[in-house]
Amino acid sequence: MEESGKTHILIADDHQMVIDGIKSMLSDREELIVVAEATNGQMALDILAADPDRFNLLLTDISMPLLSGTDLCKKVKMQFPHVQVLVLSMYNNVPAVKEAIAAEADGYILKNSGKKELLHALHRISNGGTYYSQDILPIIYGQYQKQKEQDEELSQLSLREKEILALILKEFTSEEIAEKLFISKKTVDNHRQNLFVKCNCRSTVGLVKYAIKYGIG
Amino acid sequence: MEESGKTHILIADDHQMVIDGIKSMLSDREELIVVAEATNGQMALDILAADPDRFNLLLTDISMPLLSGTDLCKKVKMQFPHVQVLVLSMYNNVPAVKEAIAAEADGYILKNSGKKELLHALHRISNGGTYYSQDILPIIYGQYQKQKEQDEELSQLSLREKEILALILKEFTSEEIAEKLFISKKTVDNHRQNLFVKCNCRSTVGLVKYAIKYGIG
DNA sequence: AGCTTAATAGGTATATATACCTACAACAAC
DNA sequence: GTTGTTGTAGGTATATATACCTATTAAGCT
Repeated sequence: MEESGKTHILIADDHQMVIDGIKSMLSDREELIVVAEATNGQMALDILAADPDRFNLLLTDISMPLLSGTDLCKKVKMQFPHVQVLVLSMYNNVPAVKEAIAAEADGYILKNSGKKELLHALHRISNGGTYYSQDILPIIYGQYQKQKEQDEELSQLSLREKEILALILKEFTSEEIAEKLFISKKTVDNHRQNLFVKCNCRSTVGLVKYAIKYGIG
Repeated sequence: MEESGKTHILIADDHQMVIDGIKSMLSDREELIVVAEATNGQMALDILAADPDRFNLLLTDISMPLLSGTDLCKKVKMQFPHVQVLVLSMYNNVPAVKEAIAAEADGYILKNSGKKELLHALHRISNGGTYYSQDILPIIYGQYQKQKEQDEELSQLSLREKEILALILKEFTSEEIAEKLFISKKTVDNHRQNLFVKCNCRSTVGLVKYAIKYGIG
């Protein structure tokens, strides 16, 4: 960054075509220089570690082999805080966006954004700002709700109930579960009964479906 | 196609960035002319239908709103057989590739291919050839095996057994299932017993997990 | 202090599932 | 024609789950 006006970029994306596409798009922008590229997160980190001062912006995909984009982002922000990070994601799901935010990314845009938005994001971020695609906001909300509903569904179960449900899923009988937990079989049966009500079903079959649907097992 | 040597391309991809990237990559190739672009399958079809002779090659993504790439390919091959189709996919799963082949696509490459492979594929296809990315072959095989194993797993069950398993999954008791199928409860119980052996489990819990795992339900 | 919930446990039934057993008719395969 | 599978059905037990009920203890909340 000897020259203040120029942004030196490292691109990380496991799709070579995306890398080539971005390079082509930036080829006519003198202030945006693609210095290096990597096809996985670990490679990007190695390139950065070798000479951190060569870069001041990391443009990274999320889903990459060896080291994900968010994990890469975390490491970069910890080890090389002078490097700004723009996450470029194919997916508009909540966990991804939340993780990116948690990883202190400076921006997040979707791959269905055009060249214009990419340039806009790059300029804003290289000037120390942030840029989060407007597209993801409603999507975040929608997905967030969905995830939240799942969590809420599970959170209505007590710890013990979840524990017992997990053991039911492993094909243990009430008696076996009782032995494992050092409690009475009657207690296990009572928990089963309560689970029926909470899971809105009438037999163990329903419990198993519930457990699988909401991610126990 | 008044000029024999030139390829007139229609790009269809719901990710504007991919479109822009491809256009940039092809911008220095005089023989490869991007005539139009579409961000969904229906739009691509409309553009083609408006003036089919403007194009001789369709470069399309698979997953697109309104009309998928494979469905688009089928329609194009039926209505405008002079248009060659190159499918450009983000995903390397079997169903996608199989569908593309069934849709008579002339080529299939992954987005993690580079500029070089894209140009190679475009040239081969525009000369009347085909191009299937080498990358997908082992992937197809691997996924195909997986799918095959699932099918084989399920095919060990007789029709009646699958039928009963499906009803068990709906939380019906043996008695209720017997009523529905106009058979004896004992018969249903016998089927259950046989299912335990075939599904390698010891209770209905195992049957439910098996059914969900192998796609009944 | 009073209220709620979770977790515990027991009683008493009934319902349902599971484990073996035999048996037979239809059908396909060798 | 014999063999094997599927689908059917019954007998006889036992094991397990399910449906109600009450009740105590500990913990947390207002």
